[in-house]
Order: sequence, then structure tokens, then C-alpha cells
Amino acid sequence: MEKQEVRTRFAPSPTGFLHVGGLRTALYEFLWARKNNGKFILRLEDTDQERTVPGALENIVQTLTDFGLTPDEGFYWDNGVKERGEYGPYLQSKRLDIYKKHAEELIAKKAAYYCFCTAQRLEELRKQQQAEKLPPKYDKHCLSLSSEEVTQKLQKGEPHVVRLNVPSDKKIRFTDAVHGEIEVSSNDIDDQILLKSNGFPTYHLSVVVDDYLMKISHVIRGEEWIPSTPKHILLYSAFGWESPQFVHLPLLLNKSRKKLSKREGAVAVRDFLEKGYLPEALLNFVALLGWNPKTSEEIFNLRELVAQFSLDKLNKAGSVFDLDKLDWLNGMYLRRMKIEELFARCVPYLVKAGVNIEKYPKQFFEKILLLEQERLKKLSEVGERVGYFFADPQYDAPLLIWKNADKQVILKNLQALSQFLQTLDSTGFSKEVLERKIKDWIAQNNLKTGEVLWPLRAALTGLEASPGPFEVMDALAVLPDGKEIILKRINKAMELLF
RNA sequence: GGCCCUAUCGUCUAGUCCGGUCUAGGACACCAGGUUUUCAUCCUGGUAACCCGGGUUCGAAUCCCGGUGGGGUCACCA
Repeated sequence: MEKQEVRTRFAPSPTGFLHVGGLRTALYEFLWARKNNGKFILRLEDTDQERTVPGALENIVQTLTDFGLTPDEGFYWDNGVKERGEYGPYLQSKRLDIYKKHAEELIAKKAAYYCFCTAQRLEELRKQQQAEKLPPKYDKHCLSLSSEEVTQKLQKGEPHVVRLNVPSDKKIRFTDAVHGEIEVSSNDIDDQILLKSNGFPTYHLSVVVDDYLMKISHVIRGEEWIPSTPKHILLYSAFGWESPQFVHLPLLLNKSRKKLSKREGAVAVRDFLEKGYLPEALLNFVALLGWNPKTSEEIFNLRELVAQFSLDKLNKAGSVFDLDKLDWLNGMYLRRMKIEELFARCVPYLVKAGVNIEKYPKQFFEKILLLEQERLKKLSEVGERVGYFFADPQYDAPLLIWKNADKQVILKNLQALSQFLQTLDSTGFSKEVLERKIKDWIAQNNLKTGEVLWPLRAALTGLEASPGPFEVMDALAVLPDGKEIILKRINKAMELLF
């Protein structure tokens, strides 16, 4: 038998910004397709007009491309044509006639039937079942309609839907790539609506028809779909189609171990990007939630993920989306980044913090970022961290006092240091030279290192914690008036101590 | 509630199929120490888990049975 091409699809509904769970699903679908030299397809399930949000489609496409998960099909920049629906993304709302045709085929095969029940009757039925503590299920009322009655109602234009005719007392089983054999009794399945009264299909019809028509080999989706998979199996067999492979992913959970959802804020991929998480770090992090390579390696780029990925390494149990580890991973990526690259990514945040990028030499920014690189967890922190490079710091005198040192000693040290610095050539303000000269000077004058360097650093940065004084001076010295700025700040410190 | 899925440190997980090498390994977080003028980085060490109860076995995190916990799902939403 010829081996079937692996074709996976990401099939979100355009109801909002892409969230991290969707990103992970798309990632796995992408990885599995790439791994097998197959195709990754994007299809928008926009069959609920009420919930469709304008701009959601663009956000999904944009986010996918931002992360390098570019679809092979159903991507509307295919062929340079931006016409939606025509070249993609595949929009289900543009395929209504296809679903209708298939629904009719099912009716002809008696696998589905028209239902004319009003919302009111359905409501009463549900209430009654609830009162009797029975599971809510449609009672197949319209199945008993004669074909004459049906034709008549249809001709009169009575509102109607099409329902799946679920047989009774049947075992429906399927194999899931992560959960193994799953068996459900058909008695537990409701006569699901397939075609709504407005002519749109429900998810269950459209997903089966499209997955078949688009030759999807692996249906990779969230675990919340397991309960409705038997309905899909029923549909496949009614059409006489072979089912695809099902791969139900464990859920992403919040701290209270509930399904991660919008409404709790901060689950949209876009929010994470705005907070200064790097796409590559977020992708890496999300890849490790529900899947692991069975080695102790934890840092993977997209290419490495493709090489490592396989379905049998997927986990069964849901996992908590824990920010601590994301922060660490993000820091790792930040530290490994080339400095020009880091600068480029920091620019928007620096601008937001009010830094005039044009006003300073690029070399200055690169020196600063080199200092902050190992301290940064998120890009968004950069603004507040580097503020002292662009404006004289505000702080109180006690900050200048090293441990329990004497205030007068500190003052004297700063005075002496200031004089010493003035004797130095302003071109010699490099980290190495400064460090050597100042440390020698400290030794020669029998001073305590901490009583010189701490107040120096505090005077320069105004911060409890910061990079060291030599590094800060080294960076400041890039500016034409660097030496003056340094001396000015030391002077100000002396005034505070006076 | 019915149905389904699931169960190893606080969190992500390795080990479970093919019982012993598991006095359960790694990572994040946390704590302590080292380097150091502070912070960060880096290095060293530490606290911390097999859901419970039976059974099978010389021996069970691993196999069997029964509980319990957690989650998902039961729409003309996806």
C-alpha cells in the first residue's frame, strides 16, 4: 500500500487573538507535517457568524508567520493573491454549498434527517429530562415524520435543521495516538445538529467534510474534542470514508488546574509578545508543555524541534502553564542573543520609555545592553533598567553608605576619587584601564574596596542593584561629555553627604 | 449527574510497555555556600514526589482489581 502523505491542519475559529494553547496545537501540527515532509494547512472555521471577530483572521495569520509556522496551504499570500477564500485561507463560510450537498447525501442514506422542532419544544424537552435526571438528548421526534410530511414542511418553508441519526446500542471505537483505544456507546451520543437552520454547518459536519476533502491524515487538536470524536467517526463511516488518525493533545492548564482560557487575561500570544517575551522562547516553552524529547536537553529552535518531534513522545496529562520557567527560558534566549539583535528588539521598548534613539550613538546602546543582557528576563524591563544612562539618577544619601561605613569616610573617599579621576585622560575611560588604575589607587591609599566602589556605583546609577561602576563608566565614556557626566554625578553624591 | 480522559517533587518532566540497576533522575522556582563593590551571570550543595487500599511476586513507581482526587464534555459555539 502506498504510504499516505502526511497532511495536518490548524483549524481555529476566528473569534479572537490566537492564544497560547492554539499556538502549541499549531506548532505540533506544523512539526508533524515537516517531520514527514508533508503539508501544514490553515483552515478557518468561521461557521458561527455571531462569534466571528473582525481582525481575528489577520491576527492568526500574522502570529503564525511571526513564529515561523507558515502554512503550506490555505495561506492567503499564496501566489501573491490576497483574495480571501479563493487561494486561502480556507474559509468554511465560503464552502456552504459543499456542506449542504453532503448533508443531503447523509439524508438520502438515512444517516441524517430533517428536524423541524422549535426552540421552545427543545427547551421543554430538556427541562423535562433534567427533572427526571436524565442526560439531555434529542428524542428523535422528527425521525418519525413520513417523507410526505417532510416534503410538505420543506415546501412550506418551515425552519429546519439536519440532525445526525445516531443508531442505538452500538459500540463506537477509535484509536487515539496519545490515549490509545477509546470506546463509547452510541446510546450516550445525541442526535447532533449537522446543518443549522441558517444553512451553515455545525463544526461536526464541516470538520469531517473538510478534513476528508483536504485529505488530512492526522487530526491534531485539543483533548476537549474527545467527547465529540465518536460523532465524527459515525459521519466518516456514513459517508463510507476512512477516518484520519486522531491525536488529542493534553490541555494547557492555569494555576488552579483548569483549562486555560481567555477571560483570565494574558493568554493571547500577542500579550506575551508585548510583555517582552521572545517568540522563539515562547515557542520553545510551549513545545515542552505536553511533549518532551526524552533527553535532558531543553533548548530547541524550530529546526531542532522538527528533528526531535514525534507523536509517541506526547504526554497524556494536562500541564500547568507556569510563568517562572518561561521567564528563565526567555532569559536564556536573551543571553544568547547577538548584541545588535538585542538592540534591534529593544528599540520599541526604549522608545516607549522615552529614550531618544537618534540622539545617542549605536555603540552606546550596545555597551549598555551588554551590561543588561544577563540581567534581563523580558525585553519590557529594559526601559526602567537603563534609565540612569539617559538622565541623572535621583536617590537619597543613605544609598551611598557601604554597609556600616562611616559617612565621613565615604565622603572623603569620593572627594579623593573625584580628584584622581580628573587626572585621568578622558580617552582612557575604558573598563579595563579604569578597573586596574582605580584598584591600584585604592591599594596605594590603603582604602577599603567596598567603601570606594559601592558609593561610586551608587552615585553613578542611583540604584541598590546595578552593573558595576567600571562598566557603567566605560559605557558613559562613549558620550562626548561622558567624563563630565561621571564627575558631575560624583559631585552630587558629595553634596548629599555633606 | 451521565459519558470520557487523567494521576511521579510547588511547577514542567524522566523512569511505567519489557517488574530488580529507583536509598526515584533532570529542569524551573526556593534555600544555603562560593566568586564579587551591589545585583545579575556562573559554580557547588540542599529541601521536596511515586494519590489511597488490596492482590500477584523473593521483589512493584512499574502488573491486576477496587476506590479517591483532578480535568474535559454533554448548544442551531468551536
